[in-house]
Amino acid sequence: MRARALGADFYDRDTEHVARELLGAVLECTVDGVTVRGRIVETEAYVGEHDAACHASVGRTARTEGLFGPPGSAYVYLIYGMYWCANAVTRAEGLASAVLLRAVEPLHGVETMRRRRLARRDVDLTSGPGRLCDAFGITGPRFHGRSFTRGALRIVEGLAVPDAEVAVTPRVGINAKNAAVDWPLRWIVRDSPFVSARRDTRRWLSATR
DNA sequence: TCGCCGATCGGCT
DNA sequence: GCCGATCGGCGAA
Repeated sequence: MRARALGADFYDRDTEHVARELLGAVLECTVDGVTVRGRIVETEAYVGEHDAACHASVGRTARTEGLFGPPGSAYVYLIYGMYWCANAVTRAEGLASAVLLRAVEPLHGVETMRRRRLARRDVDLTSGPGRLCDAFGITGPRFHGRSFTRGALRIVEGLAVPDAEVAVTPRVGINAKNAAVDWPLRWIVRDSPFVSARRDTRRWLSATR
């Protein structure tokens, strides 16, 4: 039987809470009749137009329109001309905020992920926003603007991750001159080998112990 | 294991 | 024109 997807009310809350509670939930994507699943182990919050790292900080444009959409919808964009990144839109329609899905632990369909990715090691299949979209078959044309609450791209309930296993860090890839560079808006399952940017993460965690 | 660099393109100035 | 919520390959250590 099909597991229950998180509903729109789950996403219609503060973005930080959604990002924290998405850890442990299960991302599920079906393309051409093939379903892959993974446990979410890393997320980042992009908290609105006042957040200089959030695309919506430039205002409401054709590109950022999706960020203003209903809670639970998918904001999928192309980065560096070649990688897709998938976000779950949070808060009420009209408020531009979202959670970037940065890494998952593969649970089902690993063979499919290997075929799509051509990665040497399994830890490189889904440890990064571009990698997980590649492994899951998530692209803008397929999924941008659709909903994570139903259909071929869903996030379903999983086992909650206790606070002791969670760490919070600044977001990855934010330029040093960005005012929001140090905001602690990245949530990770501390000991998961599938978290991205492992080197920088280890450095940051040991420096703040 | 670390650090550097090029790929590639749409959105915005 | 410029640059990015990235990634993989390369050479050096």
